[in-house]
Amino acid sequence: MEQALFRHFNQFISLSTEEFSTLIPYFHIRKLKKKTIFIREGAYANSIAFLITGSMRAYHISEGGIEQVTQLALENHWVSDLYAFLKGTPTTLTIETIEDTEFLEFYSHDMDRLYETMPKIERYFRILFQNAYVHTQQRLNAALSIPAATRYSQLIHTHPEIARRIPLHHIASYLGITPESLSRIRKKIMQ
Amino acid sequence: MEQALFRHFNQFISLSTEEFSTLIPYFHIRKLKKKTIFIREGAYANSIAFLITGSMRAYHISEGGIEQVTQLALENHWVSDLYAFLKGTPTTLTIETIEDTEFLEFYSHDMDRLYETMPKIERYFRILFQNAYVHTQQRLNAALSIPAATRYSQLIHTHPEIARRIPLHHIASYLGITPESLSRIRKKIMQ
DNA sequence: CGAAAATTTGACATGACTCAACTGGAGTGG
DNA sequence: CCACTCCAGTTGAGTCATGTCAAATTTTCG
Repeated sequence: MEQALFRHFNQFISLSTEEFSTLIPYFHIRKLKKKTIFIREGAYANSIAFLITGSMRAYHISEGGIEQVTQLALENHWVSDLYAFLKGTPTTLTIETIEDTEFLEFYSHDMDRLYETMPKIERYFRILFQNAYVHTQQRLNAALSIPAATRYSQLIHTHPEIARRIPLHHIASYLGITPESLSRIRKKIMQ
Repeated sequence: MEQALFRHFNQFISLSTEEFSTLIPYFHIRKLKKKTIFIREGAYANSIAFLITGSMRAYHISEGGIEQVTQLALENHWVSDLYAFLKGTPTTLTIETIEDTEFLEFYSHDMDRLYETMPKIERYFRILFQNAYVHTQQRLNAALSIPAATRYSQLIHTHPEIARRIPLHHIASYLGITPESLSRIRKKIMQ
């Protein structure tokens, strides 16, 4: 169960199995049925989720009242409002399962305590934040300079699992286009 | 001269004048003529710039060979490849003055030394990074869901100085549209 | 002043949106 | 297990936003 998390951490920082076992009590396993809200916009009690199985999406409601998907997460990835989590402000995102999902939850109020027990972990979160920043920056550049059809092709190429498991209207929202447009893009791609 | 920097820091962390004076030697004043490259893509020796007067832009070259502006900075703001700066990787951005510019340069290799002399400053950079992340996230959301005309209106409303001093083709690039489109948007706005 | 750069304009092509309708499949209650 | 409903996805028609290319105009600057 925690194997996945252990492997994940060791991609960024080197943890011994002893260190990892002191970490484990901070992560709380949870399960949610599909289409269930994990965190609702405006919530203060922040946590982040590391997915073991299943998938989630994070979204916010734009001025027009439209759901705008900002994150799509599958297993072995975090889903969170990272900014609210680190800053302690109320969440601006709603996070919801797409499939039945099993995940490890980590609460922000445990973070400071954990920093003292294991300083390494602070470095991990800094790296996590940096990567999120770069990823967002790349998505921004793509959104501003690459047509939606190309962005879709790139997405399904780099994340084939997303194409297989995430409903198209969520992918469309993530790409910033309408479901109709995505449908036409897919039609064109299949010649 | 350094007054501006002092005020800026105190927006995020509280510094005494004594603390600030130990900080000053780390900041190196420089001047560059307009349209001069400050940092070129691929450079390793990273630094970040706090503008005293003038303006700069950061951009990278997209696949199509087109300059894509990712940052526009006026006085009292930083301009940098923050990710490369903190991670120590080569820069992916080129940074260039738009106007004659006077700025304070801070080198990445001074950062660790400064962290020891003044732990507070680490907190400052973390906040800077968080704000950059949120700002990029907001730009992404806007790029995906708001038409260019509205984004332009919002930009000149929140940053009238940019509209006054930055050439339109750079603003167009920053908004992810062509200069021709921005010209037509401006025409329409003026009824 | 004259050259180069920035901005605008025109004509046309394309990408993406909206609204409406249709199709097919998954989920639900009896 | 079936009939029904609901939702996801597709399709069509028309419109709007933005891009491309070419050229004219204005501004900047040596």
